[in-house]
Amino acid sequence: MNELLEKPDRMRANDRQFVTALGRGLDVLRIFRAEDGPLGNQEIARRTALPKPTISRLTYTLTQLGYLNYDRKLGVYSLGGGVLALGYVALANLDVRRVARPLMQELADECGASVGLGARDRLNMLYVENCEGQNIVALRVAAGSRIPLATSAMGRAYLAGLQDRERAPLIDQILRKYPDDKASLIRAIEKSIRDIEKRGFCLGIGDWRKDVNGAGAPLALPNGAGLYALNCGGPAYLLKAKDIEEVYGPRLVEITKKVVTSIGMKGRR
Amino acid sequence: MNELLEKPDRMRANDRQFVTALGRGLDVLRIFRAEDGPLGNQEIARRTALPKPTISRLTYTLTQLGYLNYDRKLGVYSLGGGVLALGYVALANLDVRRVARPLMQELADECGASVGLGARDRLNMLYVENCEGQNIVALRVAAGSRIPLATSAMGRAYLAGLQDRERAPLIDQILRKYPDDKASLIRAIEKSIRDIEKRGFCLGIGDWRKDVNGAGAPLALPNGAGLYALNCGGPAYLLKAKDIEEVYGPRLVEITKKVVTSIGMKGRR
DNA sequence: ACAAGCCATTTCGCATTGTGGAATATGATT
DNA sequence: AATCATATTCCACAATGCGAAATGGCTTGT
Repeated sequence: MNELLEKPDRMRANDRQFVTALGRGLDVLRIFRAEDGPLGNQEIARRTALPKPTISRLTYTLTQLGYLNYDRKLGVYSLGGGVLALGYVALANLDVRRVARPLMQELADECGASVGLGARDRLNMLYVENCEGQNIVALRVAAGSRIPLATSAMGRAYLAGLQDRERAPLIDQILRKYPDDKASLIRAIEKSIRDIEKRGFCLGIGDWRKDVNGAGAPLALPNGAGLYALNCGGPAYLLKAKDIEEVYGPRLVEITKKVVTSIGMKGRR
Repeated sequence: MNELLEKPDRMRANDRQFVTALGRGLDVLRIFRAEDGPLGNQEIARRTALPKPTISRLTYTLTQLGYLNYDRKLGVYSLGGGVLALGYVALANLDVRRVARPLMQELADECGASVGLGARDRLNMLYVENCEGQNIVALRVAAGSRIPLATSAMGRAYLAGLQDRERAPLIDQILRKYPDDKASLIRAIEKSIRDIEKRGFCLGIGDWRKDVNGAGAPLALPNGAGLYALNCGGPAYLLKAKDIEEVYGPRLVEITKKVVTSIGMKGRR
């Protein structure tokens, strides 16, 4: 339960560029999870592993700015309107969704698979859209849910879509988090990078879960609007590796191309 | 265009409790609007009115933490996965929506009005849910859009739902923002407070827009889960003041009661 | 109702840390 | 290749956030 946040402050000690107070304040917002209700100062201090007075000041600031609601009676905080407002803006900026949605649904219907669009959040991919075909029984992933960056086709496609300079530190973090699987992780990631160079998509055959097969493709939006990734997956008995290589993968790539040109058009003035 | 952020730093100079760096960092996230694409460091500096080196450090920090995406080629930033993740959590915590939705829709259908649920963001009410009846032609407000706190029934209902101690500073801000309408604003707010003490709802007769009538009711969730507000409104020729007082207003109050008990139930362990 | 205990907040000196002007590095454009 | 515009680094400065301990406010138990 006591999930400490991922980066100890001392790792940043020599980074004169990093604004600690900002990072800590955002950590306070992050420790609010979907499943739990309002949190007290104490619980926040415990979860962030920060001293109580520091938490007091951060929660005070966040409350002033409307990112936290404070209930004086109970002494508990909940996420405030400011966070909602930011979230709505972030969603509105996701033009991708509107454009990609119909294409994704089409593929999902045709293949009876599940087609998702994700953005990265730390070492996870965050689903921002998901279309399901008819045949899908298992595999319920709703917008807002997460899958791991390193061991899913979508995540590795995202990694492959990055420039070396952005990818390297992420891989460092991954290896630090899963030191035991170092060799196999590196191998899988490098294979995905090669696959995507060659064919535009990578495979996930039982990587995320043993009984789930899928493909992933990076989706780099024009005009610096960010990097996303598509996936297409389903139960292993429905999606054979061969089908993925010959059908689903290439179809994913087609979708990325259509989306990119479609959004590129709109960017023109 | 050059919309400076609302609180000059010097107003906080004597507030030893306020964490400036955190506030500034969040201001950087806030200046991203739904309509504009990725922004460069320069544009961010201009909009926040902060010196460039400060912006560099803040954007660096936010990028490190995944709240901003950086496109090295174009030198522009866009809101990143971290903001999305926060937004999804904030939305998931909005159990209110799920509970209130059917009740709101029912009222909207019966009355041919528009029934909204909002949370406060600074000096605005932010729609988090909106149900429209059949007859509604005008009045398109989608989730994520805003209406002013001081001059809308929903906003004044929210104000009336606050404790004095939280309300006072908000009213200060409002009056500072609209110094010319000071007297009428105070009068309207005080009337709303009295109305809500007496009947549980307040009126908005052509306040927000001249041709729109409506009612508002505060919705204080149990267990410190925050304060929200409902409204019910429509074109003035459809919703007469008398109907609002006798039908729509009381119906809004019923909804708030049902929602509160329904959520209160679930809170029990 | 009263007292006791428990949290949360505040106080304070200290030193970490963010600040901003000027200079430099970067990189895009002609 | 040179120039321009932009972003980053440098540095001294001091503002400001830090944490141990004390105060204050609140609920809980009798």
